[in-house]
Amino acid sequence: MQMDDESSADDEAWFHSWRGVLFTSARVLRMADSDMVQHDGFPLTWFDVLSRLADAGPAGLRMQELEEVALFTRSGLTRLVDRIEAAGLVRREPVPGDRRGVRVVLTAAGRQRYVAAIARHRELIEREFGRRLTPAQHQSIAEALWPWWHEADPAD
Amino acid sequence: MQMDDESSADDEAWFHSWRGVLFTSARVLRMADSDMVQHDGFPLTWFDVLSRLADAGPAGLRMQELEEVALFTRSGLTRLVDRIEAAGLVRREPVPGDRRGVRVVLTAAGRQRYVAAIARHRELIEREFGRRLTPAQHQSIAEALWPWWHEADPAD
DNA sequence: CGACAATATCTGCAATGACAGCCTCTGTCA
DNA sequence: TGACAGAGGCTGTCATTGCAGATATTGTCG
Repeated sequence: MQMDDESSADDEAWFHSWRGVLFTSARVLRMADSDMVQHDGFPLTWFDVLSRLADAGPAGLRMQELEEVALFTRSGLTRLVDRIEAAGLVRREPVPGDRRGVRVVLTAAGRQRYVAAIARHRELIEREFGRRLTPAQHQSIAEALWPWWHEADPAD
Repeated sequence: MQMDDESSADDEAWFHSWRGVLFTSARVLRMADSDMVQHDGFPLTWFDVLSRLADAGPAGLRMQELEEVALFTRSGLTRLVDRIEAAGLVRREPVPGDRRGVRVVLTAAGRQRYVAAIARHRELIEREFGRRLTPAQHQSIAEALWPWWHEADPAD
C-alpha cells in the first residue's frame, strides 16, 4: 500500500504511523504463522480459535460467539472448526436448551497443544516485536491503540 | 489471538502494544478492503500491486521485483497479475535483454483507476485511523515502528 | 561448443476463504 | 396449536492462495 513516500507536511504524520502499523503486523504475523505451522502443526487461524476457547469457560463457545470474537476468521468458521475437530483439538457438543445450537469445546489434547503453542508464540512475538522497542514506546503504542482492540468490532 | 487479558506485570507492556497493532491493522484493513471492493471494484491486493507500479518508473517492474515489494501477496503473484491484466489495468511486456523475464506496467486505465482508488483510500484511512489519534501519538508510533516498514523483509 | 547449475515465471493441484442459499429449530401470536 | 418470522449452523460453489514441480532462458566452465 505504497503511496507517496515523499509526503511533505507532517499533517500526514498519521500516514506514517498507519504504514508502521500495517507493515509491522504484516511482517510479524507472517513470521508467526509460518513458525506455528512448522512447530505446532497448525496455522494462526487455529490458534485464534483455540485461544478463544481456552479463555472461555468449560462450556466452550457457540459458533456464533466464536465468530464474533475471532480475530481472523470472518467466514468459513464452520469448516475451520470441522478441520480442528477432525484433528481432535475441539469437540462439538449440543447446547442444552437449544437443539439448533452447537457449542465448541476444547478437548484435552486441544488444550495441551494450545499451551505448547502459546509458549512458543509469545516467545516469538517478544523476540521479534517486544524486544525491539523500549518499554516507553510499548506503553504509548498500547495506550494509543487501545480503542481498537477494546471496542466491539464496528465492521459487523 | 487472545491470551491472558489479565497479564499482571508491565514487563508485558509489549504484549499490549502488539495486540494494539494487530487489532488495529486487522480492523482498519477489513474496512478498507470492503470499501475498496465496493467502490473501486477491486480488492486491496490489486491496489497494492497498482501502487507499486505507479511508484515505479514507466518501465514498470519485473515479476520478481513486484513480489519483493508487495506487502500482501507472497505467492500466486502470477495469477494475481493475470487477473489484473485481464481487467485491463496492467500489461505484461517483454524485458529487452532477457527473454525469460516479463515486466509489468500500468496501463492508462490502470493509472486512472489507481488514482481514483487512492483518493478514497486515503480518506478512509485518515477518517478511521488518522483522526482518532493525536499528532503526537502518530508521531511516536511512526517513530517506533519505523524499522518494520523500512527494513527489507527478513522473512524472505 | 556442450553440459549444467541458476534464473524467472508459469502450471497443476489441493487447501482455504468468500458468499449465497438451505434446513432445522425456536419463540410469538392469533 | 399452527402459521411464520427469525435465529443458528451447514452446504454448494466458485475465487484465491499456497506449494511443488514444470518450462524456458541465461550464464559459467571445461
